[in-house]
Amino acid sequence: MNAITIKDVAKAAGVSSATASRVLSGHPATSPASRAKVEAAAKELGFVPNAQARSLRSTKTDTIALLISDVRNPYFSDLAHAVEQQAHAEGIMTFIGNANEDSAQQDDFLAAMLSRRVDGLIMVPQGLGEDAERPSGMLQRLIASGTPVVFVDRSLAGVQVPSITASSTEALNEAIATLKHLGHEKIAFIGGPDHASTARERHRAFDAALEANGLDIDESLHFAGDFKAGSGARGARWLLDHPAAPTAVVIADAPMAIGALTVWREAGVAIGQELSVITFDEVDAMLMHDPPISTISHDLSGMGRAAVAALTAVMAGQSPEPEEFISHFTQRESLSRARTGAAKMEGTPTHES
Amino acid sequence: MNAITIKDVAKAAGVSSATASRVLSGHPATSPASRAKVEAAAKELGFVPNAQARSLRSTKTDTIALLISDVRNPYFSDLAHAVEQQAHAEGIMTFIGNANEDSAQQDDFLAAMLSRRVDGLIMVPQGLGEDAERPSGMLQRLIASGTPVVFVDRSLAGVQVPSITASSTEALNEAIATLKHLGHEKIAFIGGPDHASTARERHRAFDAALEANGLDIDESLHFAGDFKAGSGARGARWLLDHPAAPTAVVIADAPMAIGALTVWREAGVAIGQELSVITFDEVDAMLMHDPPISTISHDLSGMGRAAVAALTAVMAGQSPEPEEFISHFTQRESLSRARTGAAKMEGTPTHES
DNA sequence: CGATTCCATGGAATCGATTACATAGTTTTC
DNA sequence: GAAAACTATGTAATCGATTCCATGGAATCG
Repeated sequence: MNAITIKDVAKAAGVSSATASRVLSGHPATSPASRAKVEAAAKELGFVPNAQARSLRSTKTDTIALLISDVRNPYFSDLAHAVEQQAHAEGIMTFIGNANEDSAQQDDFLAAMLSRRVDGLIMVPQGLGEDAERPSGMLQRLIASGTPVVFVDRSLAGVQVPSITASSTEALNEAIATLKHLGHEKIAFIGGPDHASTARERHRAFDAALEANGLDIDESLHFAGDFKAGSGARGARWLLDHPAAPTAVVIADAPMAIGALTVWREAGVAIGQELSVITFDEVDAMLMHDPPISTISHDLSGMGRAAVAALTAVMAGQSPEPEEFISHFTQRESLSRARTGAAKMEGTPTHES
Repeated sequence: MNAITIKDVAKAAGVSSATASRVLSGHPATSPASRAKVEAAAKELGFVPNAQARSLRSTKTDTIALLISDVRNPYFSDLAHAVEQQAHAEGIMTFIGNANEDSAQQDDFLAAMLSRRVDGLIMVPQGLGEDAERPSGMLQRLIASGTPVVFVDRSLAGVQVPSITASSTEALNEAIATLKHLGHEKIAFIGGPDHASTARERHRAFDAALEANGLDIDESLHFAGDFKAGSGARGARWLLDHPAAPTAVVIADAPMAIGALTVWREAGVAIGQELSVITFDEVDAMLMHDPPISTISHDLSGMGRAAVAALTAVMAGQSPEPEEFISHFTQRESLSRARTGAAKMEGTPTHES
């Protein structure tokens, strides 16, 4: 058992525990002589301060929590990595928690963090089931407790918390313009769950982009997934059976895209020829795919760093402005000219033009 | 500020803080009457116990740490997910740390955990650079401090710590037998970094499988990667330029496979025809690939659960046996009969046969 | 029925650090 | 050269829970 306390160090160095503490925590009022003695003794004994005792008294834990909605989604693990690296560089530990897209688990984690008195929290907020914009009770208590909080990726309209989000409006406009230019008019959308603000934002931006490009908004071309692979697969089947036979599709995240592309491969759909595909999230697998998939990508490292910066600002008593990152569209060979007439076009007249 | 302490609760309930503490931590010696009063008061005031103070006195944190070597590798994020779920089910919080395949970062994390007095640690151990089997100083201190430790996925030969590992011997035997049966004789191996015991185990098992199937072991067909996508891409180019023109390849993890397959797609290599591919780690992207890739998969959920079980056993003072999971080979269309002679065979005489 | 055991409870010590306050010694200032 | 201002240090209080110990009252026992 490592029972070495600061008193042991103080005794070994021949000073009081107060002096030892001052030396070890870098307090200026220490003489070079005692500094040397204490440091030598601490090293000699292999002293490791007890973080509990330290933060009980000082009310600082040098720890922040990061709550994401799915560790296994590469989007979030990239984000987690960026946040963790940046926090690490500032000497802050990161507690990573996983809500599993489930608000009960989110609350468990928040309760644990509140109890551990973390210095701050970065989270991808999850609305409550029916009422997507209402924060959970635990989140309200956490905010009420004065714990600095920053939202990243998603936001909750009713909650006054700085947020770092991504805007896909511009990228989707470009994407839809490109598709239109290639002759696509019936563009399907495989979206995410309504409780995620990201999903709503992408859906909204998709509709806006159609409109901006003079295309009809047709809700029957929208499939509601849940950001996980299984729903992408279901969306892929739904699209194959769709009476309107869309010629292009935009998918709202990478796991769903992987699920969908798997189904289309099995069904023998020629991606890029029969069906043009664009997906959110530029993960490596999209570049591995033959043909490579066009993507709308986010600057996740940037967002992670910005979140940490915003959080440290809040911790310092400031109120940072919300920050919005602009997503980026990259065209790849998964897009091609829409099949004109012929083939799959049965009984669906082109809408006046 | 949430300044509600147990004293406030005690006062509101009209009892002493000792009684309040007993009620709230489920101590048996409490009367129904005071139990009711304290619980009502705690709820009323929204009391959240201070975990620091609690564990300072009780020397329990109900927290374990999980140290993995790369959060962004789906293999490890799956493992993390399994560990976290299992621990959560047992009322234990999990601190997830990321060593980034870097032993300095590993030590930082271990120091932080030692200071926070976590109840236990599950880790994917990282040898020191040159001396792959020697534990870092921090790890030695952590073990010396009496903190229960369990290794998962990898192990360190010199360290007496229960470990949960995966054996790929059987799966590789089956894989190589399958390849041989299809006429492949020159099988390349894109392996991992030597400091990872998993990488060494897979390499060893690969050689053993060649031998068991009567094939020559040719170290010139072994490429040393680092488990990340970039090295897979380099391995892919190395293979294309290889004078022996291997007809099949086994890749030691999924990120390298994705990197490699991307290069081969760009180079127009027909996977499954010109080149048969088997990879470790059954991630979704491998099933999305056309043709789907044959994999050697691990029961990550099982390993995660076993790791938590082993750790709780150690925490309870027992010494659980090391456990080895058997990996599983799944053949898919990425394998086909080796091209006999012809095509790419320029000036590379078949090695005596 | 007196003695013993059991229970619920409160007072106070405790965990291991930090830090307010007091003090003695040293340096600066007018 | 005396007052003022630092400086380095030690003593003791403190953070918020848990837990040891003592106590008074109720239940059990012989």
